[in-house]
Amino acid sequence: MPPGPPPHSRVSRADWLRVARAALVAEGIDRVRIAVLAEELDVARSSFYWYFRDRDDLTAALLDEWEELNTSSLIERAERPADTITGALLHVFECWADPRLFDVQLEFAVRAWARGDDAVRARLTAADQRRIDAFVGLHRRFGYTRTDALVRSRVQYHSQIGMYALGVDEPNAARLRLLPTYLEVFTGVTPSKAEVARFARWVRSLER
Amino acid sequence: MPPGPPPHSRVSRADWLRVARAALVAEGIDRVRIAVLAEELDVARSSFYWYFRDRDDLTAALLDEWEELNTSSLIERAERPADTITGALLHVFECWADPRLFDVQLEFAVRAWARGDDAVRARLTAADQRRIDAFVGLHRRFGYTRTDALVRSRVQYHSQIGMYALGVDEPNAARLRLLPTYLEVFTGVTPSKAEVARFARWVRSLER
DNA sequence: CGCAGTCCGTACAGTACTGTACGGGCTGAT
DNA sequence: ATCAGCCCGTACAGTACTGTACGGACTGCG
Repeated sequence: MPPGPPPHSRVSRADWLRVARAALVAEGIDRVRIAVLAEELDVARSSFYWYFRDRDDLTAALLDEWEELNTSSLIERAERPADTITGALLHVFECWADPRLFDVQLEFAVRAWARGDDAVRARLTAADQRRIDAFVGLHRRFGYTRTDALVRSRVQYHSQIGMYALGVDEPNAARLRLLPTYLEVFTGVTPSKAEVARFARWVRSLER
Repeated sequence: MPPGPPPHSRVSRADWLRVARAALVAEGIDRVRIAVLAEELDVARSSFYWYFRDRDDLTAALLDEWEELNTSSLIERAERPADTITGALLHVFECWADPRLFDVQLEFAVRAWARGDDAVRARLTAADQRRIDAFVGLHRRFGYTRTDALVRSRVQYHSQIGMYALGVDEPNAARLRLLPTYLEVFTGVTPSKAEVARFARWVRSLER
C-alpha cells in the first residue's frame, strides 16, 4: 500500500489540489486564491508554501491533471475496433456519458482559463488537434473520404463541445430517445436497433 | 446629428464601455477592473463614478450590450425566406462569417462569465433557447419532422458554438472549400453549386 | 459676468490578496 | 532521549484593488 501522509500532517498536497480544482471548476482560475483555499481547508496559508513553490506552481499542476484525464480516454475510445461506423461512434459516446472518462466541468474551466493565458491556450489547441486526428482516423477506417472524415469529425466533436458550452443537461431518457437521429445525422448511416439498445443498457447501468 | 459630448469631457460613458468590453473579451470579467480601465483611458478613477454607480452597474451594461447585439441578427437570419434548406442555412451562416452580425469574442467572454454568475447564466440559457427555437422553425418550414428538426438544429448550433469554443480559425478559402460538405452533413441535402457560389462571392466581398 | 451643472484630480480608508521570515510542535529513526 | 526534518501558526511588508469625500476647473446659459 502507498505510504499515507504522516498523521501530524493536517492536509496533503492532494487536498490543496482538490479544493483548487473545485474552485477552478466553480468560479474560474482567477478565483483560485491561496487565501480562500486555506480558509476552506481550515489551515494557515503558510502550509500552501510547503507543498507548492507559489501560485503558478499550483496552476501548472491543475493543468497537468486536466491533460492527463480528459484526452487519453477520448483517444482510446476513438481507436477501439467496431463493426459499424455507428458502433464506433457509440464507443466514443461512452466518454460523453461517463464522468469518470471525461470531466466536462474541468474541460470548460480550462477552456475559459485559456482565453486569458497563451500557454494554456497552446496546450488546449494541441489537445484538440490530437482528439480530432483520432476522430478522423476512425472515419477513415470506415471508408469516408478525407474531406468527409474531416468534416464529420469536426461536426461531431464541435457539436459535443458546443453542447457542453451551452450547459445543456437533459435527462438520459430524452437523450437516448434522440440518439438514433444524432447517429444518423453524424454518420449518414442508420444505426441498428441492437447497437443502440446495447448502448442504452450501458448508460442505464451507469445510473446506479 | 447627435449631441456630442461637451468638449471639456475627457472621456464618455461609451469610452468606459469600450475599454471594459475589450478587457472582458481579452481577459474575462474578473479582470475588468476600474483602476486598470482608468489607467488605459488616462483618467482618474473618480471619473468612472460619474458615469456608473459602481462596478456592478458597468457589468450589467456590458451584458445588455451583448444581448442586444448577438441574438437578434441570428434570429432575423434564421427567419429569412429561402427556396431550399441549404439556402436557408446559408442565410444563417452570414452571421458566422460577418463579425458585425455576431461578435464571437464577446459571445465567449459572456459564456465564460456565466460559469461563475447565476444571473448571467440565466440570461444566456434564455438566449440559447430563443436561438434554437428559431433554428427549429427554419427546419420545420422545409418539412423536417419534429425530431429531425430538433436534432439538426442542435447539431448545427452546437457545432458552430463548439468551433468557436475551440478557437478554430481557418482561412476563408479552406472554409469555403469544405462548405458544401458541411451543408450536406447538416441537412442531408446536397447544395446547388449556384447557392454555394453566391455565398462564396458574398464572403469574399466582405474581405475588402 | 456670475451661476448651475458637469466632469475629473487628489486624498483617504478599507478589503483582499501575495510571498517571506521565523519559530515551534510533532514525528519516526537512531 | 534526542534530533533532523516535516508541517503549520503568527507576523510583517507589500500590491492591487474598491468606494467615498471634496474641491476645483471648465462649460453653456441667463
